[in-house]
Amino acid sequence: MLALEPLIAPPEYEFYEGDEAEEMLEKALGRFFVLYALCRVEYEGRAKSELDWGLRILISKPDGTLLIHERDKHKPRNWQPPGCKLYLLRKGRWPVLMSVRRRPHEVIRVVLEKVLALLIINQVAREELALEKTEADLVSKVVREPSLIEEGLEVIDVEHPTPVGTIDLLARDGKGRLVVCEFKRSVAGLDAVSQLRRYVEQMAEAHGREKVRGILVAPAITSTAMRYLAKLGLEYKRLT
Amino acid sequence: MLALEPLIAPPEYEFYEGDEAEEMLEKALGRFFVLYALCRVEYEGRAKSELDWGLRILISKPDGTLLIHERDKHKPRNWQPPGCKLYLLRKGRWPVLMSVRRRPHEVIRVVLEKVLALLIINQVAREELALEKTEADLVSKVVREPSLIEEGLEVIDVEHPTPVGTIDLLARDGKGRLVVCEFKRSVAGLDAVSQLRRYVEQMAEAHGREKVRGILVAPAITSTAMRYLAKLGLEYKRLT
DNA sequence: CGTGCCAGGTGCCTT
DNA sequence: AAGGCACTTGGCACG
Repeated sequence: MLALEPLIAPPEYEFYEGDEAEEMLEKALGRFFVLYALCRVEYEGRAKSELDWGLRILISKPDGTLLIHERDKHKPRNWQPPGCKLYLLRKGRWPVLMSVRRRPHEVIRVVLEKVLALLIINQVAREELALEKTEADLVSKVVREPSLIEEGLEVIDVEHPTPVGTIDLLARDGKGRLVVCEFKRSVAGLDAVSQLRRYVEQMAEAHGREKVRGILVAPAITSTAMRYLAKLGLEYKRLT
Repeated sequence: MLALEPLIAPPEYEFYEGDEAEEMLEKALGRFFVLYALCRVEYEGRAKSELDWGLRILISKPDGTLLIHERDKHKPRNWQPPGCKLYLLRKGRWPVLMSVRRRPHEVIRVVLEKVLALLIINQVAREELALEKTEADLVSKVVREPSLIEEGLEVIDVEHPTPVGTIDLLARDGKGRLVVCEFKRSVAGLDAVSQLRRYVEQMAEAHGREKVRGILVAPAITSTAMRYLAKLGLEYKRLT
């Protein structure tokens, strides 16, 4: 058997099973590890699924995250979020990795027939990611330069709370009317219009509908959303 | 150097860089592989981010998926969806993995200083996942047994298209009124109420508001959503 | 391909 | 903990 750190992995015609596999996995528990194994997966919680025997990649992080990847796609076929607890147990001659989530109660069981590779990792980066081009970026751009929306606009508040949600940006126009702005960083759809409408009607209750305008600010808008927007007397302002 | 298949991985105090690393990676291109490396990551596309030098886990799938994981969390820190193309190039003495997406145009560059482990995988499962307990399950339950919502209810249509979206289930009640049902598999929030309202008002245009009811069907509802729902004259039916 | 919308969404932040 | 909401949301189905 090869050295345990940082890696345990036999060539492809070799594999570990039963006791030997369990012994390897014991050393991996609580660490960051990548496992390549022939396994069966059962998930039960908010939903429920079952994967038959197959070769899969399993990633376990010390924070409780568990990811089970198959051949295709971005999303893991099954997973468990951070905060879960990982246990190693036995079902007959097979080692079983069981990940448990408390609330909501969810369990994943990975029954391991053959372990083909186990990579135990000692150190992994953890970094703050400063993402650019977000919706918040778009809002602050307008806060600094309200005329991007329209001349004479004056910002009153951002992240303005109401009983039906939070208004991205609240302003007053040249004629003294309240202006509710909802921002989208990408194509705005029906949901965005509905959101804007909720806020506008909320503000209209105190100030009167004629004293409140609603503007959807986005780089683009779907045609159905545009139609719905117009029908509700709301406005669209293109901004990238 | 160890055998290339299915695994290339030095013990932790060993690593590969420059030409040697490039040579290894060349063999991995187009295959399913897991890479543990000291790297820098640049992403630019719909958004933009930059990760400084750090030890990370990188997964590349033959379908073009690229995942870059750090120590914590379920979601990859950076990624590229299926359909992207992966290239291996050189930047000074460093090998660079570049993943390119066409539409929208997005690029990830992974500059590799040290390769600590490379696991090349020959075969991975690909399975149809039949997920249970979905929203569709809830709808078909009601289709089979409409009295779960209310006695005397008659189903007219499911997935009923309108200009403002698709109604989950359309029915008629004992008094001949139209009933628009919007289903949620989990806690219903403000967005769900807005959705239901869109559909109800759409149907009301043809039949008159007094001839149309709207019912939000979900296992639970937030208090703010409940308040908003009541205000709009819509109904809530708890169903698990 | 655009558009709507569900998802075991996840993650972040505020009450 | 509950709730609102953005997200490089991803993924799918349908016009």
